[in-house]
Amino acid sequence: MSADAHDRLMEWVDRIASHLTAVDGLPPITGRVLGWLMVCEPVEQSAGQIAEAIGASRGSMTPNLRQLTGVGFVERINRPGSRTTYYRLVDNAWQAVVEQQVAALRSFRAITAEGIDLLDARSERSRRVRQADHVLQRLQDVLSDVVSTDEAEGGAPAPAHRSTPDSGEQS
Amino acid sequence: MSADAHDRLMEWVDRIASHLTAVDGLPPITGRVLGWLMVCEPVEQSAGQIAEAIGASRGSMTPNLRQLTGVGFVERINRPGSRTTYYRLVDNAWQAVVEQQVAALRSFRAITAEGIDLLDARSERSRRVRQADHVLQRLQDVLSDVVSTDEAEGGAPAPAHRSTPDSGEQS
DNA sequence: TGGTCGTTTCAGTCACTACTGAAACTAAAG
DNA sequence: CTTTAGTTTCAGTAGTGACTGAAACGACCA
Repeated sequence: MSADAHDRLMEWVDRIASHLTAVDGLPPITGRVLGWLMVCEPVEQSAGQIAEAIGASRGSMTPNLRQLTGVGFVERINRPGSRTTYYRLVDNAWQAVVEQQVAALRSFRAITAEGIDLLDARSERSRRVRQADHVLQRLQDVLSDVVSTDEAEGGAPAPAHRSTPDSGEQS
Repeated sequence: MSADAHDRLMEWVDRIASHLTAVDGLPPITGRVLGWLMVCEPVEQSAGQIAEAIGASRGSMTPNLRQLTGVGFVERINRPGSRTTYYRLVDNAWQAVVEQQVAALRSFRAITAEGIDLLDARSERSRRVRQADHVLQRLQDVLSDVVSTDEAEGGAPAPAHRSTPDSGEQS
């Protein structure tokens, strides 16, 4: 790979990390690890390799990789006869995120349900809570649906499918 | 209202705030303001009233209410002939959140699209990025759908609907 | 059983963000 | 024009969380 291509790739990793930091409140390094694991070669990488690739200390790998494996984004691979443990993106990584969203929605709705029970059903403030609960329920339903249909189709998009997001495509 | 009922309500507000803090990374007071505006009586509340209700300083109301109005969750009401400005939950508050999610998804997909262009289409790492893009696209689609169908039906749920989430679960 | 490679733990540092409380500001009312 | 109710600004503070670097640990190899 040319040095130029490598630079562009690392720039991309940084862009993904920035997005995750801004939108999901992920720590910077966690985002970089994630971005790197999406495009690294080979797929399996040791903690040391990752640290060097993204320019972070080795010590910071432990908590970050722990969190990423904790949420089901990354998996550990321990080859017998080797002392290094490798990490790789799990096959349907992003689906795991959706599953977590569904779980969060469920626990949220548990709270709204309590609120509805707490208030007089024909009061106006009950309506406010019900309106929230309604949207949350819709979200829970459609996200559950995304998870199940996605794992039904194996999660793999068409092999040679050209990228065509509905919004304009760029350089 | 009995003091007991009031206590239960404030406890509920705190529970909602805790959830939003834990899951969405919202600051504690922002969550409490939000929870309070969901169940307060009357709907319109001045900054001072809110501060007193949730036990926060008046100074902290400004940044919090500014952010909540910024994301379309809360609206200001300025009655002429009165120096107090009132705040209230907008009518389809939670829908605005979904719209923001859709926007975030769109910008995320812009990045994954760049990544796909950056990599050899038949490489394995390209597949990883495409897999991510695929899930993000699904999410974007279904969430857009939630927004449009919800505003089509006016956003108001059935008036006397009993709360029964599919499973009771909490943190 | 040492030797070495790799990861983990841990204490310290740094930056950042949220919140408070007082003072400044604005606008209605007398 | 002064008074007064209310909000906003601002500086200061406390608390939190992330990252680093060094030391401890554990496991494979000779």
